[in-house]
Amino acid sequence: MARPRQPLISRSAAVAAAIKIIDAEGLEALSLPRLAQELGVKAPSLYYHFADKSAILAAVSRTIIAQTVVPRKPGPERWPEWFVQVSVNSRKVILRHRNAAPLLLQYLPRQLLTEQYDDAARYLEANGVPASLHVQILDGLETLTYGSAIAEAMGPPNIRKATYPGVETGRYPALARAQDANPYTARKLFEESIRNFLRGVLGPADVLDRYPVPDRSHSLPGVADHT
Amino acid sequence: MARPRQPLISRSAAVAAAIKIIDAEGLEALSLPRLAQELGVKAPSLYYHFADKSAILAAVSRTIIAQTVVPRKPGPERWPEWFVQVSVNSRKVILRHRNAAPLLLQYLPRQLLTEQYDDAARYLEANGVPASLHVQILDGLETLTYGSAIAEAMGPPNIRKATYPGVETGRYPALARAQDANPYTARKLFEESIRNFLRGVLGPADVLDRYPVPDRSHSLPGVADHT
DNA sequence: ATTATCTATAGATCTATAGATAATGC
DNA sequence: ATTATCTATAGATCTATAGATAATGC
Repeated sequence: MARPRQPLISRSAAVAAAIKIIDAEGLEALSLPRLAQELGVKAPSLYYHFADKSAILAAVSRTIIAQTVVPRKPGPERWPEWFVQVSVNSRKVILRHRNAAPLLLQYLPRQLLTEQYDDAARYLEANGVPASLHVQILDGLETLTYGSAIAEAMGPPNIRKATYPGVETGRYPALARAQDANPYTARKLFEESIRNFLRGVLGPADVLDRYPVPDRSHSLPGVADHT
Repeated sequence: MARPRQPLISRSAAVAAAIKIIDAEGLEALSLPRLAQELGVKAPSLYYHFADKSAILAAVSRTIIAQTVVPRKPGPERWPEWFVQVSVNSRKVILRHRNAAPLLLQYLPRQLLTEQYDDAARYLEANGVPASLHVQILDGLETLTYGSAIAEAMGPPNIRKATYPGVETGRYPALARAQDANPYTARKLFEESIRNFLRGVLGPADVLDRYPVPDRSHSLPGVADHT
């Protein structure tokens, strides 16, 4: 077989196959021979469609990030929830392809993000958030989102799982108590972290100076308990 | 030369040399031949001191993490600052060896962390923080710390740097305004994120429902402006 | 006898290029 | 003539093992 009637390879099919391999077998399994095998072709044929391997990896990153669902912006009352949702959706996409996490860090399409950030900054402006807080908010959300996803994607250091090996009640009693009292799943825990962070940026600045506060009984979000 | 008068290799010297190579030339540069070269020996000699390459990498991770300075705990008034300091110090250590970041994720000594978490949970208990918040706090701080360090260590996606390529005032005006109005350096920005997060967990739960708040004029931490 | 190095090398990759080849479309 | 594959292979790694060798310590 030399030239086939129908092209055997397309960029999009190659990227999809690459993602499939990464998801199922990990980043290290993605070699050109392996990818070619998945497509039913020989490795050198890939060079007809991509300049080199890193072009494939970059396309994989872009394709994954593009899967993020950006919800439409709600009315003025509930704008913080838009940021919560965007963060939750970003995390979901990363975890769906957790083996690709290191790739995203290296090949993240900066321009895509820049546009999103400009849009977000405008949204903050429209809702009366002082410009001096914008970078704090955008950077903090990015950090929490990627940090959470990557930490979870890449494994070990993880206190989330209620039952995780090593926390025998005997040796680490305080941590065991903390895990017993934790009301959240990993997903919900992340969502709460985002809200907590936003509360911290937007709320009163002196909370840390006057803790413990008598009137706070770990209320759930939305259940107002302010004095 | 067969057996030398003095051993040429020690585990600690090998680990130190590995870290030096990673810092200067990146993770990929660390091969056994390269490490041996740095030590003035031949590659196979390393197998006398380490079972395999991953044993070296694990030792590198442990050595880096062990550099974290854990400050002694302050009096009851300023306990949140202890968490801020531990986070800041952790981030500093990771950024000092930024090329090793992916390694830390993979080889992080889980047991070391577990002990630290138990200690931290006890400290939270002692300061009247409800157990139901402990995992939220510990997990959130870990995520912010590793997320911030890794995002910064691994490059591109970074809105911190006040001047970064791509934000021409023309194309992204809102983002440019946000960067102009940002009062913080990257380090300080991280520190504030930690404080903001703690404020959010510990403060009133209804902040997000009643924003914008008239009496908040972006006060700096410590400058109380609560009603 | 044990310790700590060395030489030599097996064996397994992997990326990328050169050049052949056959199908297609002008 | 162009397109889209193939075969063959250069060239560069890298990890790990086998077995030789000489210094040291009992």
